[in-house]
Amino acid sequence: MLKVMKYEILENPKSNEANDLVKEALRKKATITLYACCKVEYEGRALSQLDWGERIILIKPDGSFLVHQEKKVEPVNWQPPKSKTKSYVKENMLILESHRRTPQELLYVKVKKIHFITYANIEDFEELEQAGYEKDMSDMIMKKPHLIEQGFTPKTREYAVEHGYIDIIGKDADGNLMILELKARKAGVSAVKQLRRYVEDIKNTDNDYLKDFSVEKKKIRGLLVAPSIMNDAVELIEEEGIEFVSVEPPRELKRNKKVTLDFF
Amino acid sequence: MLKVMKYEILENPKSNEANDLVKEALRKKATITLYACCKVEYEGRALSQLDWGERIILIKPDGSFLVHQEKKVEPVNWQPPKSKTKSYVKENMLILESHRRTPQELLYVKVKKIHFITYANIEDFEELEQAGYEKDMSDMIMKKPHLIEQGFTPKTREYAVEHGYIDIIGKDADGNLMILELKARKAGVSAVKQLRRYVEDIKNTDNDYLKDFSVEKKKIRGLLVAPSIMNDAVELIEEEGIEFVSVEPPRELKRNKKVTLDFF
DNA sequence: AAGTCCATCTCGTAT
DNA sequence: ATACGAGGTGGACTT
Repeated sequence: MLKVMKYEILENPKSNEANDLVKEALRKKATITLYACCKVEYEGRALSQLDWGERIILIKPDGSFLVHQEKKVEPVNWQPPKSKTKSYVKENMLILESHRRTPQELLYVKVKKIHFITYANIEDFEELEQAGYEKDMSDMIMKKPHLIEQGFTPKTREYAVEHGYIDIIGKDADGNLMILELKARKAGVSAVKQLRRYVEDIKNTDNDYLKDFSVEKKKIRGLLVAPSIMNDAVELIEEEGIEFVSVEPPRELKRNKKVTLDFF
Repeated sequence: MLKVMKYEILENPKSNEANDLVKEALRKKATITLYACCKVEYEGRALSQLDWGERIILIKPDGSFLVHQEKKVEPVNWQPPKSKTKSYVKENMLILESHRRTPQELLYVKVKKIHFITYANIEDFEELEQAGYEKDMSDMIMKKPHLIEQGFTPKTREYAVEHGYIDIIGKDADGNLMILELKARKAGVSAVKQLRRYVEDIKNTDNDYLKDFSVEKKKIRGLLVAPSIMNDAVELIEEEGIEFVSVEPPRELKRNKKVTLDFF
C-alpha cells in the first residue's frame, strides 16, 4: 500500500504566512523548499555576503540548510547538519537564521519575495551503495594478491610513516619488500612523488620492516597501482625506479544487484 | 518594480503529465524541483545504486542534476553542470536521465510516485563575495609587508619548486631570503613540514634566487604565517629553525558592505 | 572533541 | 582539454 506523503504548498504567501508554514514544518521535522528572492550573509569560518537575487532554499530535518543558485552543484551558502534554524518576521520580511556552535557559525537569510514555499515529510530508509574506490581496490588486492603479481603476499595496510600512510606493504616471491600506493583513478605525477616519499621514509626510518630484513640482499620495490597513468608520470616512474601495475577498481555492488547501464 | 517569476506547480501528477512539465521546463531553461519516490543508479567515475525512497530532485538550467535525501549537505547522487537531461516515460514510470561526456557518466532515476513537481525561471545576477582566505591574506601581505616585519620586501608569489608552490618569497632588511608559507587557519605539523620541504627545495635546486644570492653570507629564513599554531607544530618549528608569525586573515568584503552579525 | 584522509570531491585558474 | 591546489571543503573513521 502506498503511503501518502504529507505536504503543503503555499504560493505567493505573505511574510507572516510563510513564517507560520516554516515554523510548522520545523516542528513536524519536514523538509522545506523555498523559491524566493533573498539576500544572504554568512559569518563563521569565513565571511561572505550575497546580494538580492532569486534562489532555492532547502531546509532539511537534520538541520542542514542550503541556498542554491541556478548554477553549480554546490550550494552558494549552507549550514551543516545539527544547525538550529530560526524563522521570524522583521520589517515585514521573512528572516531565516541557521546557527551552529563549534565552530560558531551563522547564516542569515533575508527573504523579500517568496514565489512559493513547500514542505513535506520525506521517508527514505535506503543508503547509497557504491563501488569503485580506493578502499574497494585495497580489499580486492588483499583478497586476490596475485592481481599484483604471482607470489605477492600483502602484510600490512595503512602503515603510518613520516609523510603519510602506505596503502599496502607486502613481500614478493623472493622476499623483497613491496610498497604499494593505490589510486582508484588515473595516476599522475603527484602519486609517484607520494610513493617515492613513502619509500624514502621506509628506508630512512627505524621500522619493523627493516628490522627483520637484510637490506644488503633484498630490494625495496615501490609499486604504483592504478587503472592507468598519465604521460608525465611515466617519465618520473622510470627515473625513480618505481613500477607501475595496472589494476581496475572493482565495480561490484555488495548486495550484488547487478547494475548494467548499457546506454553508451 | 518587482518582476513576477514564471513558475508552475503540479501536485500528484501522472507520469506523462510530469514528463510534459519537465520537458517544458527544460525548454524554458527553468529550475525544476521534484518531491518524489525514486530509485537511482549511477555509473561513471564510480558505480552506485540507491533503492526506492522519497527524495528531492533538483535540475538546474546549467545542467546540474541533484538528488537530495532528507539528511546531509551533500546530494546523495548528482551530475555536474553541462550534463544533458532527458525525460521520458517507460513502463508507466517517469525516467530522468542525466548524461555527461568526458568522463562518460550516467545518472538514471526511475520515478515511481511524484508528490509534487515545480519549475521556475530564477533570476540571479549576484555573485558571492567572501573574505577570510589564504588568497586574501596573501593580497594583504603584498600590500602591507610590515605585517610580517619591518623591512620585509615581498618579491614573488606562487613560486614553483619541486614539492609545490611557495606562497610568497621576499627579502628582509638585511637581504636574507624569506620563504613564507601562509595558512588562513590554525597551522599544524603538516604546514611546518611543507615549509621545511620548500626551504630544502630552494637550497637544493638551481633557481633565480640562489643565483644573485651569496649563500655564505646570507641566510634563508622559513616563516610560517598563520593566525595561530597547534602545540605539536610549535615543537617542530623550534627543531627546524623555522619562524612563526601570527597574522589574522583579513575579514573585509571587497565592496565594503560591512557585515556585522553581532548575534553571538 | 579533534585529527586524518578519501571523494563521482567541486571549482577556479593557469597552461 | 588538462593539470594543480584551495575549500566555510563534507563526511567517515580513529583516537
